[in-house]
Amino acid sequence: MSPRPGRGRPRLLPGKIAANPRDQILAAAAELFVSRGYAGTTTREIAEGAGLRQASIYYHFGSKEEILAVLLERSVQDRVEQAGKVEAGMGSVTPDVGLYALAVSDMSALVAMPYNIGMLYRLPDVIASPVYDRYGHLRGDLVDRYGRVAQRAAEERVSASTGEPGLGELLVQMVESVVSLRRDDRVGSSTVATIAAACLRLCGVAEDAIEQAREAALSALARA
Amino acid sequence: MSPRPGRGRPRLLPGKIAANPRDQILAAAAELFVSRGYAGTTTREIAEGAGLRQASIYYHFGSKEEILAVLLERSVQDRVEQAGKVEAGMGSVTPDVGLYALAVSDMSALVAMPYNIGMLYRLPDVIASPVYDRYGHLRGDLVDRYGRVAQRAAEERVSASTGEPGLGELLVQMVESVVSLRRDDRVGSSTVATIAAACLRLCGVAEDAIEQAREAALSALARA
DNA sequence: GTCTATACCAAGATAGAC
DNA sequence: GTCTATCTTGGTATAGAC
Repeated sequence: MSPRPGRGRPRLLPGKIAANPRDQILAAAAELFVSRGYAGTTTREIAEGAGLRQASIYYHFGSKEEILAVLLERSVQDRVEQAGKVEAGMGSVTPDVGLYALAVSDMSALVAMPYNIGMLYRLPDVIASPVYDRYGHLRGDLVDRYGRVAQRAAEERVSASTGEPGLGELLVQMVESVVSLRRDDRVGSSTVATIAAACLRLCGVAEDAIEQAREAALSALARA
Repeated sequence: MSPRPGRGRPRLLPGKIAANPRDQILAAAAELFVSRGYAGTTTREIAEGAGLRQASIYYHFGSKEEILAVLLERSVQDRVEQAGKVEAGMGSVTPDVGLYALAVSDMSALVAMPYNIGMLYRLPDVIASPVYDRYGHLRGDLVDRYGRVAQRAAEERVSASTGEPGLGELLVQMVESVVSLRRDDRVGSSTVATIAAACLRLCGVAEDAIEQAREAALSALARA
């Protein structure tokens, strides 16, 4: 684990020695897990994607599960961090604007992740995996955060008529749908805007207010 | 394939000889595919769930993939059929009511499916499988149908500001989120109502109109 | 640090007895 | 119709050379 130049037997295919091999493995694994599932992906395929041999993976990771654990951890942390920053930078702002900003920044995090690994949270074999236990509660925190912001933004009649699942769940589902949509074509800022607006509509926010929230949130995010 | 009573060697575990073995296998497979993924499920586990031996599965199905194909086909067809019935029975009804009814009946189909197999459409290893090709377009038809109904129900400003993904995609995502929520706790009629109302809100329908659509749709569905 | 070679095991599927 | 037994393949992971 001491990557000094010139060390070790040369790779068979010296194609992509650019980035460090650990990240190459993670990137290849992410792409494959998302497109074929965790159990459906073999370490040989990961190795091929990373440009080295199957056994060489085990110099960088102890097991296939460990690769998954690192990917999971990275992706939740990105989202939680983003959400924290937004909440901190939105102290004096209306709830509408706060929710819009939260949704946009969360989706940005999701969309910015290489190979759509936000999708990992929808894979049953990932969720069933013991490594998921260590990171699943972080997603729960995110749901709570959405719930709190939405509670303040929502029209009274909406929050009254929304039982279980709570608004938080519903909104996270809505936001996470970007990962499914990303399958088809690239997700642009207009898609993000559409979904963010949909989040406010879910809370019963009026069209005019949505438009205002959009403007305010985007400029606030630009400053942050 | 000629199931006559008294034929064949007796099972080791005569626990569940009630239903026919083919359905037992399908049920066990559905449960496992959904909870552990397709690739993550072994034929031995399916056999155990169905109360027979691994090799015996191959008397009823040609391969593991064939089991998946049957499950996929069943689940889409259920949804499409339901949607067709609703559209037929809603000729003289407002778009709001039509959309509410479509969402409710579609979710009912999803929720009624044993072991939540509507979830299969979210599994990457299923989507990547060659058998998916034969049934994926049916889900596309469903998206189109939602799109058409929503177009008529939606407030003008909403349809104008909704680009890609279209309203159809968005609504199907919303509706299909019941399968994810079903993981946590049981999905009751109030959950379905909450999500159906959310669909109308997504289209910019006002609260009063949503309430009216709910009443009208439920009584119309009760008649059908 | 990456390779080749291989141990070891579990998977899907088949053959033939009962 | 279901069983036991087994074939074949392909998986993860390790050992040791380079």
